[in-house]
Amino acid sequence: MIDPDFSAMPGHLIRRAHQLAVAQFMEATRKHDVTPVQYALLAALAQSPEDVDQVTLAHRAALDTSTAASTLDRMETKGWIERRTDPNDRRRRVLHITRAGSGFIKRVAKDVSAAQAQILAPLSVGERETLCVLLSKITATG
Amino acid sequence: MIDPDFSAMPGHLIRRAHQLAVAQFMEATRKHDVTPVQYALLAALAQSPEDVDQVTLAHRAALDTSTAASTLDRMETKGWIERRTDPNDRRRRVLHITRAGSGFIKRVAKDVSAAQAQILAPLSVGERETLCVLLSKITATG
DNA sequence: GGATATTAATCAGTATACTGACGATCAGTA
DNA sequence: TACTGATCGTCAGTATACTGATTAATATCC
Repeated sequence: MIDPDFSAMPGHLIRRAHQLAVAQFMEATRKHDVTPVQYALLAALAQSPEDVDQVTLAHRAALDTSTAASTLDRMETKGWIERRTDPNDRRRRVLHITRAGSGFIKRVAKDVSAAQAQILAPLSVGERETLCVLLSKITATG
Repeated sequence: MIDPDFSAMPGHLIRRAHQLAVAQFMEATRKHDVTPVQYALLAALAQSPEDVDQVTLAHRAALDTSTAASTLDRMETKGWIERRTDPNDRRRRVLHITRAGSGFIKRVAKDVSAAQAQILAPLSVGERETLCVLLSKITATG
């Protein structure tokens, strides 16, 4: 096979890594009907002590507000979160995690961890740390 | 900000790296109206000496056939490729790069290279090599 | 040569992921 | 208080990216 030197193109390698990471997440959480982005938003919300609006939560999960809004729609349908208009600022929609959402995140946490470990499985322990450090460096600006 | 330990979740880091890589590609090739996947397919096709069908090309560019088909639709509309039914196997649609497609790929190559370099810009030369090696390792199985 | 299996492509459905435009709301000011 | 600017959310549009079902054509086995 003639390879157009994809191995030297970090953009292509990152895209493939992303595909694989998503596939492994979906496989590990197959019985839970959740996606990586839904989990990221739910985890970010669970860790937010005060009232959070969509813009803030989207930023914490590294998403634009449009994508966050449509994903939060689905999460609201599943009963994991509630959205209430802030009476002090009627532009804001304050997000709350429900009891069902809290229970769900506890149930999937182990499978999510397993998926993360599986992504790094081909690497040595030192390499795993190195990869995370390098990825943190290139994403630090964005 | 309370961070749900995203820094230790390779899946999340990879997703962010992918977002950033796509954004930098789009910025670097802004005047050309092309996406990373379209470029990957066009580059893979340009390097294919013989007749290639969609399944083979999709595999080389690390895509499923559905995604490849819809992307190739757009590329055909732009005049970069042509699709002809293989008379020897009428299931196959043989792909050809057009003169316009060849010219286009020459014009964007420099900007694509610049985008790839920009992704790795925060890293030292050694780290760049290391990152590509580690990403290659974790994507080797998929 | 006929049933079976395989393969190439498409289609429907779902979920990101972005830009740019828009309406509603709020904050600050002249 | 009318004006200005900023902010929150939504919507339309475009482009991945996948699964699973389906159709058409080919290959294989008995």
